[in-house]
Amino acid sequence: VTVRKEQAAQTEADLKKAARVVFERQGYLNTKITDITREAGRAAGSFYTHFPSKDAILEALLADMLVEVDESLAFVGHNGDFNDPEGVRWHVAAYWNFYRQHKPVVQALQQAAITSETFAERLRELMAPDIGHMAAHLRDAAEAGAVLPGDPHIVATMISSLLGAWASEWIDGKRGPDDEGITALTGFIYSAIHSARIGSG
Amino acid sequence: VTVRKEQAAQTEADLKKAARVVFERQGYLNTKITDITREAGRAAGSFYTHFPSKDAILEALLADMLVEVDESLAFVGHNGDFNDPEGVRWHVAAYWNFYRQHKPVVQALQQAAITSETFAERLRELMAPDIGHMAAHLRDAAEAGAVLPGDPHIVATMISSLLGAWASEWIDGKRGPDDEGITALTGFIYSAIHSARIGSG
DNA sequence: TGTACATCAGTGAACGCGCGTTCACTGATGTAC
DNA sequence: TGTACATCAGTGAACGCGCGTTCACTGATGTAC
Repeated sequence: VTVRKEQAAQTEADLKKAARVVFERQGYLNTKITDITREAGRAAGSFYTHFPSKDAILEALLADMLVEVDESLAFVGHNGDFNDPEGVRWHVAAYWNFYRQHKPVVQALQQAAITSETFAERLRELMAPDIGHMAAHLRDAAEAGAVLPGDPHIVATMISSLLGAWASEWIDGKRGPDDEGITALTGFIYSAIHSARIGSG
Repeated sequence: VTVRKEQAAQTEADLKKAARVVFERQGYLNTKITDITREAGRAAGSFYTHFPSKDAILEALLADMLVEVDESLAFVGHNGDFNDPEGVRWHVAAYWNFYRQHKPVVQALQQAAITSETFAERLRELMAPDIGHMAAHLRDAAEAGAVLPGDPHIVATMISSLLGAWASEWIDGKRGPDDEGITALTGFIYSAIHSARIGSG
């Protein structure tokens, strides 16, 4: 009870891999199911043995991504001091690397969110924990003397908006090495959340 | 030589108006040409008397918008001092109001930019002057003593990204009165472009 | 181990839906004399 | 001003393309005995 299932699993993996390639190349909305099967070197009908629709394969890629993220235990023992530029940089870099690593899926999700309320909701769910996480760091920083330009949760939401917009702007616009993009963004954000010098670091 | 042309112009105006309504309600990508004609109370074929395609009507709306913007002479005698929070606020508010006023067209353009490189380019062209404008103010502010977190043009680009992302986040997410959104954003940006106190205003 | 049958992943041509686009037709407006 | 013909915006049914989806078929793998 195994060769057959292994082969099927392989085909499914090939289709997912092809989907990532094609989504990255043409974008999710511009991708036809036959583009995926062609890229995978399979017949069109083969797709439906594994996924009922284009949305479904995106859901599968999303699930894979979330498993990977969980497994990487990304936040273990990180520097959460937002009064330290290094603490800010760590978080910027973490998001940046996440975006780079999962670009086809993240972009596909962003595109799907435009035409589908279901995926819009998924996207919000995906972002919410990170916003909460940063808001907590911001509150800590404020208690340690930083003067925020507004409510921590709102500031965290603005930072999240900026991260998303700027990472895609920099990476897709091929503006230069990641390092520079991260440094620029870190400087901007660190400065933004230190409105006045009272007693930071 | 006139009643006929007047009526045709009226129909064209009705179709444009209907397009704005429908784009706002369903989004550009989810809109069918018959959705526009139905909203305008016209037959499907009527659309093609005035526009060769859905893209063409968006181009027309875009052209109308640019004319309006030019006519409003938006930047006459404005406060361009970015060392003054009021100067920053003026620019944030200007973008915010622009977005509010032209929301259906701006959003349609953003959506069209996803599936069409032509519109992606249009969108960049639309934003470029504002970025240049802000970069100039930033340079002035830096000369007057502000310490920017990076190169003025890059900082201006980040501000532009943030404006776009945050205005749609706030307005579409119905988070509260515009005033609060503008204030939060102004505080964030003002703080971001004043990394250290050396000799500002 | 060998044979006969069952199951199933995969194939790709064919089907059919949705929607953009066309076009013969209408009736009103414009033009010529 | 009146009549006969031309033009044109608008109509909506019909057409046809593109693409998602199905399905009869194949050949390989699995199962029963």
